[in-house]
Amino acid sequence: MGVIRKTKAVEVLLAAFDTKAVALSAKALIDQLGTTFNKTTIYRVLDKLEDDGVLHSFLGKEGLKWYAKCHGCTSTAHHDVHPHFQCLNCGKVECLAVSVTLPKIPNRKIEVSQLLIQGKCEECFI
Amino acid sequence: MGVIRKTKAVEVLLAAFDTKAVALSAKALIDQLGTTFNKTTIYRVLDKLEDDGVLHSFLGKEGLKWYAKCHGCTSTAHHDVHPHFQCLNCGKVECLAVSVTLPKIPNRKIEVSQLLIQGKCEECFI
DNA sequence: TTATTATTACAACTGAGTTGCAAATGTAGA
DNA sequence: TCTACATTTGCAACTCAGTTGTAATAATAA
Repeated sequence: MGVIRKTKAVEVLLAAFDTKAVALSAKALIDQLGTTFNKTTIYRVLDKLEDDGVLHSFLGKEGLKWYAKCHGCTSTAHHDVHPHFQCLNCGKVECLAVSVTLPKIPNRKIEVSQLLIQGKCEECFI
Repeated sequence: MGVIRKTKAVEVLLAAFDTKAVALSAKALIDQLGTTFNKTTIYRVLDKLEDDGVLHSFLGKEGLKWYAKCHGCTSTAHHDVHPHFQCLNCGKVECLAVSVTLPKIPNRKIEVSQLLIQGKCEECFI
């Protein structure tokens, strides 16, 4: 693991999440920054930022991996049932600041859960 | 599209879902039946069965595509908020016969939603 | 049985994500 | 500021689930 270093790649990637303020897919980041940084680097930095609890990840439609800034998650406890909304029209993904009540499931130990809601976002709704 | 034909592949695949009674990943089916049928065939039959509303699909962890028999879904209306449980220990996936109350989201049109719950299943819980 | 149409196998491909390794870079300590 | 060393990066080659084109084969209607 080791300490996280303030490199160009880390800086630029974190900035992307700040300015965009939404979730971003690894692929989108590579499309956008692939000429500046190698795609391997981008994957590895995202991985590390997730390990450190700075970002969290989830799978969007088509199995693409998405990342978003964590708000109130720590690297150890990351059990939040935190829904994501993906627009089927423009593809944008947002984190929803709502909590979800999970169904009761007997005899099973729930560790993580992912709720992905798909539909039309505010802009594409019109 | 056309009518669905009762071929060997369709027969065997449907039988797998009946006997196993759980969700199966495309990959698992190919591992298991790949010597009997070409993987392309398996993907295409699963696709068609989904189109016809016989199976429904969703993404498990690692982005693998899983299929399960539909109960009370039609090919047109497939809007069920139908949670899936995946065991992080043995990898098994089950459909949960529970309904989930979605959070209220203003100004957005919800079309589909997928809730994937991960943890330890009844057998691995012990 | 035949004509028609869907289905299958095969091989080659796609594309997101991974791996190994040598070169480059950041950081702590002198 | 300089040095030593561990971390990070780029590159190229790879993995692997899933897709595509096409010719051959099999299921159905007539």
